[in-house]
Amino acid sequence: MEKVTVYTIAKNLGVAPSTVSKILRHTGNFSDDLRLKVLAYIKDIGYVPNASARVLKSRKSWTIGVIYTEESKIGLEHPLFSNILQTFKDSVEREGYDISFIVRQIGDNHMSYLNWCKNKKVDGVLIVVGSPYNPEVIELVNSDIPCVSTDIVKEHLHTIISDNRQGIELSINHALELGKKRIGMITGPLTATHLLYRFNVYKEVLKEKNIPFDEKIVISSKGFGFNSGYEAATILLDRNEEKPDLLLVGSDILAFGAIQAIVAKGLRVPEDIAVIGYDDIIFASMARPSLTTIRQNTKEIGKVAAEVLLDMIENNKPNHTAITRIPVELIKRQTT
Amino acid sequence: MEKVTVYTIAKNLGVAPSTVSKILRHTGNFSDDLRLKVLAYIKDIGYVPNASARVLKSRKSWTIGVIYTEESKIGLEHPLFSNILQTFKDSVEREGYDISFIVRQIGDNHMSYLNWCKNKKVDGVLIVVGSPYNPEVIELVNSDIPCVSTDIVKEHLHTIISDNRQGIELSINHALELGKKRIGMITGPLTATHLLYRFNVYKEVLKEKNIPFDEKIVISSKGFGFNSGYEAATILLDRNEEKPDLLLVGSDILAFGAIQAIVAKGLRVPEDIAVIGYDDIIFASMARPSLTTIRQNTKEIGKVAAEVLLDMIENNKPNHTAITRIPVELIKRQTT
DNA sequence: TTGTATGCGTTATCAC
DNA sequence: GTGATAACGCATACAA
Repeated sequence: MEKVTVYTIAKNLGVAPSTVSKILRHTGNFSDDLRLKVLAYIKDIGYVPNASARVLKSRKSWTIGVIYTEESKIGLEHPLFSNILQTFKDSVEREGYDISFIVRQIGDNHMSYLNWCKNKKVDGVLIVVGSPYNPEVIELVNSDIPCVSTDIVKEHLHTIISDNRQGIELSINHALELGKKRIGMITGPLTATHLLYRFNVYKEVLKEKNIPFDEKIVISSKGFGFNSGYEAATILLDRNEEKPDLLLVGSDILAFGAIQAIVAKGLRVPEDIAVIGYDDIIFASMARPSLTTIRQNTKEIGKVAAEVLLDMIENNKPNHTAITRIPVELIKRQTT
Repeated sequence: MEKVTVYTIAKNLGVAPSTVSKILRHTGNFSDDLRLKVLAYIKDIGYVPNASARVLKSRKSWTIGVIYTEESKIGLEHPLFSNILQTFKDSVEREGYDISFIVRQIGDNHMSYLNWCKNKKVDGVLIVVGSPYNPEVIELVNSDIPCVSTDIVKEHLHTIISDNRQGIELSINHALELGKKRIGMITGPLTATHLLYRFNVYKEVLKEKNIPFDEKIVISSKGFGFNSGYEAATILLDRNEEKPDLLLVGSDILAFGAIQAIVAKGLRVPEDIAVIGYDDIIFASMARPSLTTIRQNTKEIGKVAAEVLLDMIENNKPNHTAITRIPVELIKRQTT
């Protein structure tokens, strides 16, 4: 099987290579005769264009880089992020773009995010999981490569993220409707910007509702896992005579840990302490008691992120500070 | 900022472009003086090589294609597959390879898996989720592009997969130790080769142990989700006077559905019916009752798959029929 | 509407 | 040890 290029085709058909190229790229006008003849021959001979040559010449790679895992290594293992990436991938695919994971190891020497992107000539970048303080992320965002994020909020970055204010408001309103008076909170680590944001909103909404803020029923977990939730809830319960009657928890996973801790103290969910999670991962509906939670619309986040990024790429828009908030939804289940 | 290429470097340093290239690729011998001088200058001027040009010339892309989602669209959303991919990615990264999702849409026209791979000149392919009957998968596996799979078993394909015989044996032995006599099974859809395999092993092991096979306590679920498990268990329970006292279930997710169905019938888990799942997804330990299950070693699967594929790539080994089985582990929890 | 010439940035090959 | 040169496959400006 000979390697077949535009040249082969051109020669065998008695036309010029450029003609073949133009027909393939739908650029320029050609007689239907010629076009069909070339297309038919290409299919017949099994010609496949060479992406490298094309990228080299045209400076466009039709590839989007994805930052998906940092030091934390949660990346692919967190269902929330996987879901967002899946929708994003489907959306950009439809426009002809591929997805490639950004890596900082080429052979045995380290390569920065930005250099990797330059090396691969990616057209844009999606930051699904990243640290806003990582110098390499900063460098990338400040470059002229279009970036969007579905995670971190930063200067010069367009972020597509859940409407976390709405999430907290929905939670607190639901709690009040249930007649709950002592609404506590277990946040995740406050180093995560969106968790800090939610905590601040929590305090603001309490103030608006004239509910006193009591720091004794608020705690920040050490990590993001089940055990962190268990641990945080245990500490919180131990230090309170007058326990909270409802807990807002930073994620569903943490919430499951907290529920176990509550049960371990001999208290009932939701009778003694109700629990509202965040995310609506698939297990929220499967667990018993099933978890009342704030559903993040991962499909919409992925889809909008794709739209924003492709718009930047195709219309040459530079990186800019922006936040697009995607509405969330309160899903009432058995824990409230 | 001028674009800087090997040519620029060569000119400014008074050497030949080929020399620069060779120093960068650690190929050929050079005086330490020259090498250090070139390396220093490259760092100084901020040179980033162009991957396309390199691929074009050298015919090696340092990229591995991943088939991760087919019609089913489960792909990224299934934690088992995500975990395998994560480890695989980490392993190949360390050797300098990137991961790129294989896509069949380039611009507005469809492209087969094989053509995509040729187009991108990928060095190898990992099939994380695929159908063994898909003509495009078959075409790819029969090509000279190295492939491994962590999912499907096929001619001409090296598959790295859990030791499912061991998994079934461990489950049944555990059941017998618990004094269970009527061991039923809820398999997933038997169109999945590994699920069919497990079902066959189940029958074999029963025979070895002289336990009669009763098709009334065996059922195949319609799908892979929680509801499929619920539905299958309900049907199974409804049609039996003498109910099973233990159920082997094809996956943890299905098992959770089955447990709900059992409870809905007013039966207790594990007292009336014990349940053993498969996979050990993270929720297995979080649920109440926590799920006894067969843990698949996703890290090992991903790691071995990387080793096998890189060996094929780097030593020019063609596709071949093979199965590497990774040991599983019985995790005893509250459902038994 | 079609063809010609050139270059994208790198590396393989051969020569010195 | 180091350099000159061609070629990888395609797309573009320009010419016809």
